[in-house]
Amino acid sequence: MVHEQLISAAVEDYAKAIYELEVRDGRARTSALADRISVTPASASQMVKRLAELGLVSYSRYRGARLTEKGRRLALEVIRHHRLLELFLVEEFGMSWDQVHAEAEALEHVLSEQVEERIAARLGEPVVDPHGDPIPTVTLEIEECATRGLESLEPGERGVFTRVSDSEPAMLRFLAERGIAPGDRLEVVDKQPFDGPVFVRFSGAVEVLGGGLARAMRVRLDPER
Amino acid sequence: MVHEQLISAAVEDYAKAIYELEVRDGRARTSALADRISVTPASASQMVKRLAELGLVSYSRYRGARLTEKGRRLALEVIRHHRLLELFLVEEFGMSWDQVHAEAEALEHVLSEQVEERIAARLGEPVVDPHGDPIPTVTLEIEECATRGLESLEPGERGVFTRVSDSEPAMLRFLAERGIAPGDRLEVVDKQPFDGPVFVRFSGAVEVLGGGLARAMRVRLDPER
DNA sequence: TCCATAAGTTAGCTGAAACTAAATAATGTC
DNA sequence: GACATTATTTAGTTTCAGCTAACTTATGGA
Ligand SMILES: [Mn+2]
Ligand SMILES: [Mn+2]
Ligand SMILES: [Mn+2]
Ligand SMILES: [Mn+2]
Repeated sequence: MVHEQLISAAVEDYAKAIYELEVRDGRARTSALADRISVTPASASQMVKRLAELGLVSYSRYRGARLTEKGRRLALEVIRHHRLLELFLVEEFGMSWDQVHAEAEALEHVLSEQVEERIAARLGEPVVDPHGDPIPTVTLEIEECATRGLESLEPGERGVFTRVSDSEPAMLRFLAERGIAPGDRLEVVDKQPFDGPVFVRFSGAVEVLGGGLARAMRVRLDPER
Repeated sequence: MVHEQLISAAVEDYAKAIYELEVRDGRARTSALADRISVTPASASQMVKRLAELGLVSYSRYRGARLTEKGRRLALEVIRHHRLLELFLVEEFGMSWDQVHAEAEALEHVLSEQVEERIAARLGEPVVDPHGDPIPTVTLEIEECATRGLESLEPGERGVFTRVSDSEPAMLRFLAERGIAPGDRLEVVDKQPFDGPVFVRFSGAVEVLGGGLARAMRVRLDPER
């Protein structure tokens, strides 16, 4: 009857998802969470209660959850694992950036601190993953720099394509085929209404990007002059 | 209602353990299995029944289990993962041979065929792991060559130290400290009764090895002349 | 052959984490 | 401010994989 206090893979995935929703929306609401984890809202609701019992989140019924400091540390630990693994698979094994997310999703829960350390050392303590997402440091510092969804830019606005959702292989393949990658400078030249395509210039060539794709791409705007 | 036929990590561990017991004893009896997996005999008994439902073992009550062809393939798949991972961690990350078993025990269930392939390629399709255990090929061939426990050799017998149980870090550290490794030639020079120590010559030096250690070490005997 | 002991099985229970269906709270519109 | 709609929670089940306690079978001496 040892009340094992084991943190399961499921709990880790919830912590990670809550972290990401909190960055985006300031809190994690039940259905957004359910959506992200691919589970019914009922299940997510139950699990949030469990995370609260474990001291990982605070929440009040009907108004979403927020990570505690302990929960935040857990989330960042898992995110560090995930992003290091993605980068490792790309750099060392030459896997493509649309495959590595799924691999990392499973390996992240099973990576020891020992092996994490070796991977980080081998990669030279990297700070961003293949999708442009920042990798938390060993001490779990992270800077989430402010970005805007590409779909929200107006014609004339410029910036750097910084990161892209790692969970849609098809989108990633589409971008790779056109040679578009995080770090690229861009300028929006035109945009059609009703979630229509965006016309974007990347070092010369203008690309037409559909609404869904544009929403998955984050841009760091050039500072106003 | 797709009858998902998901093979869990627990089921994989049972298949692997049954395989190893079958090699040693010809079949896997409930308590040996329970012992190896560190569960109660009641639990092992239940799980053997489940494996049977999954078509992985055949068994008759009270007389142990044997893998079906399907079960054997599953076991060898997991063993391939395990041993490739151990070797990878030793070769690429410089981890010591007493640490890698625990790491591999968890990673083995989560390694995709893709990544398995890359690891095997990187290591040059290796055939033995750091403990001298054979690695099944991609097509799951394995040759389990006949060995004897070092404790069973009589003074005067010679052979090659071939493999050692990977699950006892302390023993592995002990051997490493003395520079004893799989592949070493040896000759038993003396042996004390009652599970007592064995005196073994390795390239010059004679080592005194306790009964427990000797039992964990497997030797391929020189052919009789 | 009988029986004590060891080995194995069954029954019943637990906790995780999912589900469906039903109930309840929050919200936005008129 | 009432109420329809949407979001969230609760209640009740399910499956997996473990446990203990009680029971059953196998086995090896005497
Ligand atoms: Mn995951
Ligand atoms: Mn990523
Ligand atoms: Mn395992
Ligand atoms: Mn091994």
